[in-house]
Amino acid sequence: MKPVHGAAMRHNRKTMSDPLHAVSERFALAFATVAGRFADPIVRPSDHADAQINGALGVAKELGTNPRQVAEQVLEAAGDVSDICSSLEIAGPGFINVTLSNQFLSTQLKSVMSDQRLGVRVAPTRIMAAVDYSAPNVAKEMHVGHLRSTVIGDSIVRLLEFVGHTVIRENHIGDWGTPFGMLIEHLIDMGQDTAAQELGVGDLDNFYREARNKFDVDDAFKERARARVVLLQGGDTETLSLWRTLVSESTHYFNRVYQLLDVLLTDADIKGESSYNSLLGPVVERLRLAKLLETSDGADVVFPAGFNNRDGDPLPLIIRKGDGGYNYATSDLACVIDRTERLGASLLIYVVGAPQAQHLKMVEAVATQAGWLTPPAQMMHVAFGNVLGSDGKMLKSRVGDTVKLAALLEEAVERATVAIAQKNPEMAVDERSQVAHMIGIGAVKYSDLSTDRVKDYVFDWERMLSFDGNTAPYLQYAHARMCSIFRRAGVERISVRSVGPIIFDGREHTLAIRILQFDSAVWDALDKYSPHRLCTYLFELATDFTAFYEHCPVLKADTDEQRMSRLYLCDAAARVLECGLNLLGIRAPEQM
RNA sequence: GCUCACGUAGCUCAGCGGAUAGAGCACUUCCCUCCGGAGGAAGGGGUCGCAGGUUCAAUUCCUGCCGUGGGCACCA
Repeated sequence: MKPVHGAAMRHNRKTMSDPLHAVSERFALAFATVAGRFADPIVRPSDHADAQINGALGVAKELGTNPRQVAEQVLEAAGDVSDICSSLEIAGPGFINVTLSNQFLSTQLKSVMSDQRLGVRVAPTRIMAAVDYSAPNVAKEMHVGHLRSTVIGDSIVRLLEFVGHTVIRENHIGDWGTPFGMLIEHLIDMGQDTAAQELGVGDLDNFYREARNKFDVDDAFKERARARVVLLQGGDTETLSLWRTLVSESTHYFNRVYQLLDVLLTDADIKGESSYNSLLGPVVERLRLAKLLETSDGADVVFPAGFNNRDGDPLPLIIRKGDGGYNYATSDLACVIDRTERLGASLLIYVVGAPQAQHLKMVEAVATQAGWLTPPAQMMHVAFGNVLGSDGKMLKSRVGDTVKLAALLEEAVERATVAIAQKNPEMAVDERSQVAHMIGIGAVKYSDLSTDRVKDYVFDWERMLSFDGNTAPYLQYAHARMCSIFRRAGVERISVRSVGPIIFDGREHTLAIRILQFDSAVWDALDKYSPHRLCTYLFELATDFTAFYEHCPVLKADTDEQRMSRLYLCDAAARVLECGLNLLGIRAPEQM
């Protein structure tokens, strides 16, 4: 799967609010003049200034001259840039250190913050994207693997929608296949009502384990289960009714978890494997007509180029098994057809664990060969790693079982409740429970989102619920403080928005630049489907705010003008922080 | 065996071809009756897995090796 190219996802950089881009634009012509061709000024954040321009070094090499000399020529060619830069210095081997003009930042802030979108650009070409995420299995407990898919997928959905794309959420639940024979027979043994009860309260693992156990030790049961699969696939009315009981009880349970987790998924987003049944036959037929289908060891397969098995022989994607049954490759291909041809989606995102990489590549290869996936339509595997315990191994409960997602989320809320009761005992009990939910769930989601998704991450209650460091509670706390100032001041937040900020202090300056970089941060996260990049930005924003708050008195400012200006910065920072957290699927309480 | 990821401070993690590689926690020293102390300042701590290569410049790109984990024909 190739990275996203083309106009659909890129944006016209001319409207970027990031001040570094203004610098880049302003110096582009000067670099072209000096270099005699287009040359990227290469503007980057810097430890030594607001930004550094690195382009002179490369140009000097090309011209065979001294980089510092090139830098001087560039400065000369750029002419008067005092409207955006208050200082320009050549440093080191030929860097140009840039300090942005306070006046410029002030003007930019006022313009950007008057926008409901806080400067975040809309995609120039709006596309339709199908995001495949969460995907729990019917009659099976949700675990931390589903947590990652659900949380990351949900954030990507929010990001895509925020920039104007149309998103179809696809919850590809596992509601079909051979295990349903044993599950239905177990349901019959238990009695529908009892079984519904057990599934309804979320004891899915127990139900599944019992069914599995009987299947393994009881030959008669095994035989019934096999016969039941045939009935199910044959569309037997009574069997389908029993099957529907399993599905609906499970989905009720999933919905409870989704509600607790505060994600966008609803019943309307469920697109179970069973819903593709009628499309599986046509997949085979179309592959046959396209002359891609071959028979190998009794199975109908396609051999996409470039895939080998452990013996070095071509590796097939099995479309139809030797016993005539279909498997998940068939179903995934049916999904591609459905999403591209029926829904008209041009971006197919799969928020699925990293181990599925090869399978998805093979599906993509076959779908492309068959002509079901033609550019600019593309598949994108948003892969993620495992959740580990503090021992560095896959997260397990004390007993060694997989951790139930529902139990984990409840524990998060409980822990947050304790923390808030300790730190803010005055808060009313009902408000406390609401806030505890936002903090606890936010902490879990943020700990999942804030590191590079492709890596494994270590699950650690204490760290994720800490109010220090790169955590959700720290960001939420920063937001609550921003809001708190307005209550203290007795000023409506909206009322400060008509004034313009006056940037003077260094901390105000730094904070203003950070706020203006929200657009860059959102697009950066979206370009790489990496919410953690947005997390890093929000953490820096909160850090910059804290420094500002510490050193720049707001309510006790020297003048009314300065007080209003600083309130303006508080409001702007709060708006960006709340919006950013929202794009991660995390709530930002006004008090905590 | 082939293949795909990952390897950065004691721990957990950022890091966009650019200057002296950052953050939080932990540790050491110090400060402050301050708009929410759920503070602030300073400090110690690194052969960026190893070795080559490309480049004016490599933690970043390329190749090889080492280590860890995953995948490699009818489970999904």
